[in-house]
Amino acid sequence: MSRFFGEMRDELVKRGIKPSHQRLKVLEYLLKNRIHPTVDQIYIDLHPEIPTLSKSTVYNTLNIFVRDNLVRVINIEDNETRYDINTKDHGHFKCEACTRIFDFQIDTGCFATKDLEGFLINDRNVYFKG
Amino acid sequence: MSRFFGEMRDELVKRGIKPSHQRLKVLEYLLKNRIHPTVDQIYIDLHPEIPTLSKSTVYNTLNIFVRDNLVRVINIEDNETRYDINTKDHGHFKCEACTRIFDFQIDTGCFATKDLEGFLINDRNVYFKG
DNA sequence: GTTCCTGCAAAAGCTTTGCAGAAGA
DNA sequence: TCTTCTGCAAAGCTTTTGCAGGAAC
Repeated sequence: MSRFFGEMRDELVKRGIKPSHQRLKVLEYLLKNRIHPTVDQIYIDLHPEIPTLSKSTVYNTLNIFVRDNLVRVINIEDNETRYDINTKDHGHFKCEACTRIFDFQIDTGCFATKDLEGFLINDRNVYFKG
Repeated sequence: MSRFFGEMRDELVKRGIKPSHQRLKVLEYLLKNRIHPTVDQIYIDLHPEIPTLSKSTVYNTLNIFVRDNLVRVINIEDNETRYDINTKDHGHFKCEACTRIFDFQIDTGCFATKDLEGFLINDRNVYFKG
């Protein structure tokens, strides 16, 4: 077992998530493929390697990761939920020509948020299309 | 027919949309209820007034409005597509306590978009939760 | 041995599609 | 009359749920 897998295992254990083989594989996939994949993409790509894998498990795993703040959900288009393991504040840009999604740096603190005084903001999302 | 309906009718005709009764009612609903409704909410609220209305028609109508830039889609949560008739640049804040969605002013030009040089940005979306 | 996880199948929700009849120009 | 729209029903997708078997500790 590589050092990489050891670190991922620790990361899961730290959050109280049992480091099963499937979960480690999904986590590895997210870390190595920064493409904001859908459940389907993950399933299709991991299936050859883990033939018994089922989509329920992918859904299950991602929901656990989201609940424990390991990954974020991106809802740019309806009917496609994407997942992103970069939990730092950043924006997403969807290129409508190539359909890929790029990350870009933003400073979400620069908003004039006077309208929101008195609210606690837990989650900031920014995306552009073009 | 009130002046209000006349203006809405003109607005649709201007965009090449036939001003049917159902479409005018959906448009009126969106203009008078700035609550970023889902298809279901619109259907439930209009159904008493138009008993024969079907959800397909609501979907149909909204898809036409979106295509012709009369309304925007808001995807804050998965599994709920919301519609907003305010096409000016603004942000959305979802209060997770009361589930309502508020508008707030933003200047989306203030982003450091150096990462996106060379791209034409057609659509800017910002939402916060908390 | 006990607990938790996986994977299949079925169910649930939301959205789209096909088509016949109706309405409008 | 001819075109376009509506509304019902059915289909299509994505996601969730229930449950039996299995793996891990």
